[in-house]
Amino acid sequence: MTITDNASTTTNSVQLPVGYVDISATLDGGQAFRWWPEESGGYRGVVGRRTVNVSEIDGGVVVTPRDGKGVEGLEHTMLEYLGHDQDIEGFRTRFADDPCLGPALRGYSGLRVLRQDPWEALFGFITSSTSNIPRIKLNVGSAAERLGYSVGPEARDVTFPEPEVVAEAGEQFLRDLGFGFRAKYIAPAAEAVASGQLRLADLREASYSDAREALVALHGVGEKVADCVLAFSLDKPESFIVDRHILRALHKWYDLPEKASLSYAADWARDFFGEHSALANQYMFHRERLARRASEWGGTHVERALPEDEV
DNA sequence: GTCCAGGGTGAAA
DNA sequence: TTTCACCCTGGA
Repeated sequence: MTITDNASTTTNSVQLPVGYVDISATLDGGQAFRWWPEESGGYRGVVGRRTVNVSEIDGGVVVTPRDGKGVEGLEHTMLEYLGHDQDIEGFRTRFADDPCLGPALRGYSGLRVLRQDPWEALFGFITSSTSNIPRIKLNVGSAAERLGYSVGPEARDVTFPEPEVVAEAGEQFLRDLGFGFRAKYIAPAAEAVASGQLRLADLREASYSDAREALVALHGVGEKVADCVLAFSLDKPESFIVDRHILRALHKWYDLPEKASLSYAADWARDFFGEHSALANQYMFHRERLARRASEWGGTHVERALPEDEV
């Protein structure tokens, strides 16, 4: 059932009414695991049941179907996915003079917090435990290719497999795909969602703490993974994800005790950044990553790339 | 070839 | 609160 008769030579794409979005950092920066760069530019992935290319053009974002279908509904779907309704302007204004976020905002505006499918996010971040992004993408991608169903011409153009399908496939199936010990967490999580014992959709309406509690109740979901799912899929902008890199940043920029526990740091950050926690978290993480990459190249990350500094 | 880190979690001390 | 096993892949 492939689509081959797309004879139309007219432009079949939609420009989103958003400003500049850093597609690479947003789609392929550790929030989502099923976006792949295309030779022709931009990133290719599946949102819901649509295979699309997302590209930066003229300071904006253009979405082009890769499944041979039209653009109907894509604008709404993609605006929602890219977190269009986040308070990015309020965030910018509030933290313009922040020692860490101010320079970050001027240096690379355009990061967004995605609003993903909750089940895919849960699966992805359980998979992320003591792993790395290339491997997470490998694991999540292979599970999707084996269990999802095709919505485009390429092997990766698949929907994310429903929890019922993952539950049916089972732990051993995931182990055979290279998930390692994470398989014993994912299979029961799939069961919980499939059986209705855990209603992910309802958690979008629930309070931050109630939703978090429900997620942490799952075996294999700790505070870190829960906060990832809350921030990237469950409409909880007050969620703040703490790993060791973020902990170091909080120490460096906000004088948190160097050995503060992850839990203490997360509480502190949520209190400090409030409704902008998830955005602040993303910018801080990105800044730390750039600094790390720079040092790995033997160079120094330019901490303040500001016009006035260069005068 | 070996060594090690990678956006953690759960269980035991 | 701290320590450690848990799987495995890619890079040094």
